[in-house]
Amino acid sequence: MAESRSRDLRDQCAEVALKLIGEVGVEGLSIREVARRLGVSHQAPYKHFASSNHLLAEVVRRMYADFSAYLLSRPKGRNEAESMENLGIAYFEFAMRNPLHYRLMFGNPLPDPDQHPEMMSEARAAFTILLDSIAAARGGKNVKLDQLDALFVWSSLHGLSTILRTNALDEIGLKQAVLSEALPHTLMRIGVALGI
Amino acid sequence: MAESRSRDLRDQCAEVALKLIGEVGVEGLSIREVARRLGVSHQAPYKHFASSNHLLAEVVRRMYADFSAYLLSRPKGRNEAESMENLGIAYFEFAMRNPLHYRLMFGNPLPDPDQHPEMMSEARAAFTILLDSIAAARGGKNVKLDQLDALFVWSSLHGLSTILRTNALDEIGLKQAVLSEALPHTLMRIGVALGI
DNA sequence: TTCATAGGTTGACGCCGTCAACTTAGTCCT
DNA sequence: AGGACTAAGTTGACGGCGTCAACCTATGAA
Repeated sequence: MAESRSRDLRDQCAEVALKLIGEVGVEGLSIREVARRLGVSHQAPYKHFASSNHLLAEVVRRMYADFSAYLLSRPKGRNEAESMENLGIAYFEFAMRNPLHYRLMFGNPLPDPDQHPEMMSEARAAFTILLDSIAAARGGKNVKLDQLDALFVWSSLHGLSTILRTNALDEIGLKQAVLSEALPHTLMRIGVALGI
Repeated sequence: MAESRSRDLRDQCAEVALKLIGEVGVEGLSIREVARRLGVSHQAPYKHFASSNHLLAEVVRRMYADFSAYLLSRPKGRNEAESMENLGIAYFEFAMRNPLHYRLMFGNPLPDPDQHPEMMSEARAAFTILLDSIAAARGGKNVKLDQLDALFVWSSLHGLSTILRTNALDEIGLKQAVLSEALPHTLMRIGVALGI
């Protein structure tokens, strides 16, 4: 009972923290406000998280887990090449549909990775999905080349997602038509580059 | 005299703020600490910056200006293709040599762009350098295609820089050899993709 | 000479994170 | 059954932060 109640509070903290971040941004996350919204004292969350950064790390860890799940749930495709393409689409979709989640994972001021190993192991799992898919598409004969290309693909997708998300490009003067074609164009270029 | 003294304080604030961010991270930036280090009262900076976010925006604006200057100062190359390659190298060099500057520009919790137009206009200038270079490399016949490819190139470079900078990859288990080859490999892939 | 104003000062307010000390309820030996 | 231990939650305090308000002072224009 105590076990379940406490687990409840831990979960609820992470949940409310995410909602709060959505409202006021990462820098507005306040452990006291989380406690307030849950109707508990300002110290209660400290029984479950050593510091406010640990709370943030837990939120981020969950985002990585969601991300991995989304990538894995993509349509399979009839062959490895199609599966790769679907992966690219899924990656981008996730970033566009869940900008907050994506920003939390790859936005910068993350809790120091060294101090939050559980967060990092979830991140590693996400990258592994991408790496495996590339290796599969090419028979996995040249591990190093696969890794380099996985990095290349990830870079391109990540960069595009980040850039489009910021709205910086509206300001820069690119037309909407350009922006909406950016993903298929990038996927096409990646295909050309990798000879798939 | 008053003019020059005040301009001094404004400049000094931005300078000290950058150094402070380097020490304690963006989230540790404190207007009071800046004032303390400059030996002025905690309110003095407010005569030059409306809020601490405005101070941050000024710091970021300067980073964009430095970035543009670095890109423009790259070796010219004997032809447009070489000039493009040098641009890619310069982009990446800047990101690796000045991780703090780079993180400030593209790390997430930036001051709201709408409220800091001077910051954004400096950012626009940096993207224009890249766009112009791509257009030049291809004679500028197809504007939309040039824009799409500029976006593709920028995405790839930006993504790679961001990913490598986080050290996430060490944790993920990639060998050092892979990481050191990542840039040339990515530039090569971009070349293949664009048929340059 | 007057006087508005830019730049700088002190003081106060209400947030925040976090340490410390206390309460309470449940668990586990004996 | 009873007592010790512990996990989970509470209240209270401290110092740091951003920022509003009020005050001071020199300078340059009228």
